[in-house]
Amino acid sequence: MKISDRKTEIINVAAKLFKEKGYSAVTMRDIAQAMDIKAASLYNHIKSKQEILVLIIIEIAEEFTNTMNQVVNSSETTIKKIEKIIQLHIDITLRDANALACLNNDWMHLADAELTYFIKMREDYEENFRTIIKKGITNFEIKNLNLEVIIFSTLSTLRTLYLWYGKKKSPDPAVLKSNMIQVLLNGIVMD
Amino acid sequence: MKISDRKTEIINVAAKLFKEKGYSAVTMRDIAQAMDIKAASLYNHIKSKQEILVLIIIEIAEEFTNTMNQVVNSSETTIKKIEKIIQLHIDITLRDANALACLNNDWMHLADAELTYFIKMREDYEENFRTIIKKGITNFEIKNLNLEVIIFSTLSTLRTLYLWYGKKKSPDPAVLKSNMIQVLLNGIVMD
DNA sequence: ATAGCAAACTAACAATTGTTAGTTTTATCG
DNA sequence: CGATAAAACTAACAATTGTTAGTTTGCTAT
Repeated sequence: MKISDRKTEIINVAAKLFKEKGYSAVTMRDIAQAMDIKAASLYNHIKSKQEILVLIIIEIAEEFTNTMNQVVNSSETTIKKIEKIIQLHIDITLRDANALACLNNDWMHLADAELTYFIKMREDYEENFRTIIKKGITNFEIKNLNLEVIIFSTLSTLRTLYLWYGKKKSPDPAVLKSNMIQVLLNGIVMD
Repeated sequence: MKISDRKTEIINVAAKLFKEKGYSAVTMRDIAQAMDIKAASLYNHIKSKQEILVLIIIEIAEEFTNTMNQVVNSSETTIKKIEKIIQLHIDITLRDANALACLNNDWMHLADAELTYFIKMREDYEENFRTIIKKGITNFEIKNLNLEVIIFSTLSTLRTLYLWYGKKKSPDPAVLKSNMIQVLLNGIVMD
């Protein structure tokens, strides 16, 4: 079941291009050119353009799903759970920003079973997050604000980290983490 | 210089489709079909597919730019300025979520002068926001955290409002506004 | 009624798309 | 060396793309 080096290379090159222009705007010839080969040669390694998309997105989606399941079933405080989730998003962003961009922007170009599977994972992820926050509100750990606003304000920030992190002025990962936690949990206004 | 009703209709239909699948994945035949006409008929009203994209994006981008310029040059407190910016994003999201989605996801498919123009507006927007926050930190209105983390955490949330607002569980606009302000400014953790 | 015009239509184009078939090159290993 | 397999190539395909040309329809005002 091991994926060959060349196949991995295709996936990485494709993810980079997909990040820049989106799945639909990138042609097989674009991917091939970026690897200095011809488009037809790609098919020695992959089954279809669609397969590339699946391989980029599904693995990462499963990683999010698995870690979230761990977190939601752990016995830590709500705050610690949220910190774990922040850590998760930062880790994946640092490791593979391109794939993450692809997951965020191109998931709707998945087809059939994989599309259904992805949507299910995403819904479960959000529902798990909702459960964590709800519990936190009951516990008086989290303010009793509108649940959806809390969920999506936080998730939006985490999900789009890839859009800006890595630019010149970005802090190093440790600073990023502690600052993200402070901003998302305690806000930006001086007490 | 008035835009005909039919042209406006094309722009709105196109924006909706672009939101769902992205600019590149939507064909002129898709847009035409959604209007119950043939693709060639679209060209009685618009010059090209590219023109549709420009008309969707640039107007809104200019609105963001103009309002931000007003805010940054006003003499209000930093907190009030941020509240104005939150209001701006909510207003535009409520009025035209489809166009906003398009601006966020498809701006890179603009070409030539419009692409340059858009990027300039976006950079200026972020720089203005940076100025506001910097001043707030100097004033001790805003915590002295990493500037980029503050800027992009806040902007990410505001920019992707369109992704979730409008679903079943969404609060009404007034609740949305006050909750967004609380979450973004003061965080979610109980004091 | 009819002239004028906006807006729809049909038909077609040249370019580009993902993909396949068949062939040649390159590398590996006995 | 010679055999085998991996991975590149050339050439082509059928479908789809944005767009144009030329024509017909349907409304409005004289």
